[in-house]
Amino acid sequence: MNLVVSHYQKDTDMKNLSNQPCLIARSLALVGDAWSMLIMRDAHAGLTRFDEFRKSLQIAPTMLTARLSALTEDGLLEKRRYSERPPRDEYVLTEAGRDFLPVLFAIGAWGRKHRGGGEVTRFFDAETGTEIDPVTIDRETGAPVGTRAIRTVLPG
Amino acid sequence: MNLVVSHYQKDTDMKNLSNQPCLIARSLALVGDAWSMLIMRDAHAGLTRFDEFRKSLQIAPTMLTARLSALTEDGLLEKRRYSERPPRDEYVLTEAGRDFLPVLFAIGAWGRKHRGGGEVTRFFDAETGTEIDPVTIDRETGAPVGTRAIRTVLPG
DNA sequence: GTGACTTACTACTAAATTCATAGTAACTGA
DNA sequence: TCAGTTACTATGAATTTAGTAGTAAGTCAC
Repeated sequence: MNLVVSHYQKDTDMKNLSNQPCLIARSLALVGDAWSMLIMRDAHAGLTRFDEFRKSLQIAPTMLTARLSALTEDGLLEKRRYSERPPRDEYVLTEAGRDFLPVLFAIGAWGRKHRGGGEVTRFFDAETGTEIDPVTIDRETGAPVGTRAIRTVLPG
Repeated sequence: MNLVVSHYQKDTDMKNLSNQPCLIARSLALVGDAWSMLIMRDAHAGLTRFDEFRKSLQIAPTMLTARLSALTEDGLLEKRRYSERPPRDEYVLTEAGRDFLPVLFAIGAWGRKHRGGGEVTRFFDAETGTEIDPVTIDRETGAPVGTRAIRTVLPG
């Protein structure tokens, strides 16, 4: 499908999702694979270094290099030098990367409902101590997505 | 990564995300690739038939067969016979599949903010006519995800 | 200052997946 | 009977992914 990996390839790929009118497709062009999503998850969990990601995900280093480069290129992560000698870089979330958290929580919420059970990682509000129960609503009406009829308008 | 495609493979894959404590990883085991997500998007848009998906996505039929089977196997779609002769099946969303809509909207919302511009498909509330602006909040506190500190609790 | 260790990779090959095209099965409708 | 429709399967090439090993540029312990 050629969604990720090489920037060069992406720019020249005719079938690229990045130019589609559907914003879901455009987004998936950047993060439409499990590794990228899991890297984003781990980045939100506070991991920043190559080896942290590699150990957490048990991902082949070639894959990790490719994904980190792509996510950096696409503006979800930023490569930052944290040591001049030896030269060492870390990958930190950009604003766009931080804004990705709701997606991860929406996915997690679906998983809790439909793939829950057994031992699961849970998230709590640090202030109130209550478990976080993510719902995606329409800011305007306040209605949870999926509870009301939607009209789709194509461009052009 | 062996996330999808063959059920057999998934069950025997040691590295399978399905058994992880992280619900995000578990979910991604089922829908952690762009094709699956786009099929879900199209299913929500009302597509049900093999050829509708194939034409909409320009996906190779082998891929489509594999993805539809996996999504059906995993309970997001249901295969339903709509004609006895000739034998014809269609794929309709299950409850789990319908519950996936918030994920798609969360992804779309991210895309609108960070990959918007140009001609984009838009969604409106059919009743109020206002454009849908999805926000993922914590049901308990009402706070948008990402605006408050979170405590992660690992199992065990 | 030598040897063990760390970190962030790259090289390389094998395995698996994906893509694209063509073809098939079971019909319908003219 | 013959083109057309729908839902696929077969096949082989191209691409991607995985896994292991190795490298570069240091630090630290003694």
